Amino acid sequence: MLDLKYLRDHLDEVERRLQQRGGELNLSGFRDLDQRRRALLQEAETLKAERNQVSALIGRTKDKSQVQGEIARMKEVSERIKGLDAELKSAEEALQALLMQIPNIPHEQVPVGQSENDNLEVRSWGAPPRFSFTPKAHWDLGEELGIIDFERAGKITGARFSLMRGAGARLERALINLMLDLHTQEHKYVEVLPPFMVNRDSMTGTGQLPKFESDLFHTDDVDFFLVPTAEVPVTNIHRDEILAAAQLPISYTAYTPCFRKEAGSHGRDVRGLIRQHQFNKVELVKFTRPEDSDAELQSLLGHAEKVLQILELPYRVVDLCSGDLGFSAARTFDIEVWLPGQQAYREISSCSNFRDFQARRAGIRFRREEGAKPEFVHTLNGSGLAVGRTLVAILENHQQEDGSVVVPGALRPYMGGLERIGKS
RNA sequence: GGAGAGGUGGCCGAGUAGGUCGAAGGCGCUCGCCUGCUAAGCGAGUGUACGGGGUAAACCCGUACCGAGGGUUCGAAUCCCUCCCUCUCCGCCA
Repeated sequence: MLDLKYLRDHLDEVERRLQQRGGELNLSGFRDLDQRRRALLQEAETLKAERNQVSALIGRTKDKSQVQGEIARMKEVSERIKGLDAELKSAEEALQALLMQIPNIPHEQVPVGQSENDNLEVRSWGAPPRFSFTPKAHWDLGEELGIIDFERAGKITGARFSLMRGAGARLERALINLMLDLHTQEHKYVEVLPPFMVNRDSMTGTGQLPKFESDLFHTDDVDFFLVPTAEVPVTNIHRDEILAAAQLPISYTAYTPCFRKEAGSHGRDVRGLIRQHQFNKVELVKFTRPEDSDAELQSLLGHAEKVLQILELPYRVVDLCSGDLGFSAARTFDIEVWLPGQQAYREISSCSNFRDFQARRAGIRFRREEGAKPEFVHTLNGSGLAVGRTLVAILENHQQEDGSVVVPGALRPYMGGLERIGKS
């Protein structure tokens, strides 16, 4: 959510910068709505001030017969207040609804562009492996090795689910542990294990609601949502809190499964583990002072990259252009891992600085010092990493001609010393 | 799922025959004083949001907030309704 006062004073500038995102943008109603709200508010508050004064007078008067006229008059005033409050409420709701639909303003350094084709490659690491044979896609490798079973997952649940078995299941678990250990031990994040279902306020706080409800799984009998990313429960840890400056930056890492409807992606990535309704992810979340968030985004990005380096997986880092930015993000770097089966780089992590956009929605503030006015923190997060896609990358990049897969050295301690996954 | 108790300011905790309560008192914290040091003591201060004014920083005025949302009333932390959460006991269960 944008700052109401900032929007009021810089409407043209905001409009211009939001247009860089592309898509439809309609701020035309803002000016009127805002003025209407303030006019109603002033009128109602003036009447309330009067009512408070007169009511106090009535309270002090022993003989109520002396103030019958005042009581009658206040009865009318109260009626008018009631009407004004109702109008005010609807104006505020309309204004709020409008504000909630406005995406974040892109960071000054974001490259201007229309689509993912305009994203900027920042750097790459490692070289795509050269095979003396035709590399297989992970769905073939996985099924031949007996470690991924899509067919039975379809029977148990449906499309876009998977069943991991044996070394596959172990590999998934090993990756989660390796990532959590790295981030907690080397990068000093605090591990948290949050609820996998959240309420409406939490979803609104991080920006999934109200605009993107159709992407979320929702429970029937109670108003809960399955988390689409750990970003939601973890960022909401400090919702409606005022933190002390000395606490910042706060760095959390969390493993959660993620649940997404993937509505509108029919026909894309229909095979394999790339796009599932349920997948595992280790997330990195930071709360920082405003002036530190740019640097913290770089360090967070580095922490996510480190996982791929340890696993010997080639990747590149991409600076998302204005047109490809997510709703809440001011700036995003994607990490794309090389997938030999697709002969393409595919997103495996998305690291974003939300600045105060989520903090304002979620009421996450801090005080620079005792007695200072509360300010909004900046929030950041990134995948460190998407576990399923990491598993895909390992299978495809480390596959051998005989169909086996070499386990990267760093992962072997987590695999009970297993060096190679072969047919069992 | 059944029965009961309760949700007040950073914390503890008063406050129900509705009125002068943003809310006693204590703790904590900040500033000042005092005392070789420390502790104790003394004095003052100590919420947030929105709106208006302003040398737009300070500050001043107003409104709202005593779990959330409605209602009754000239007036509600106090009365009524709905919901949420916490605790205790029973049941059930990993």
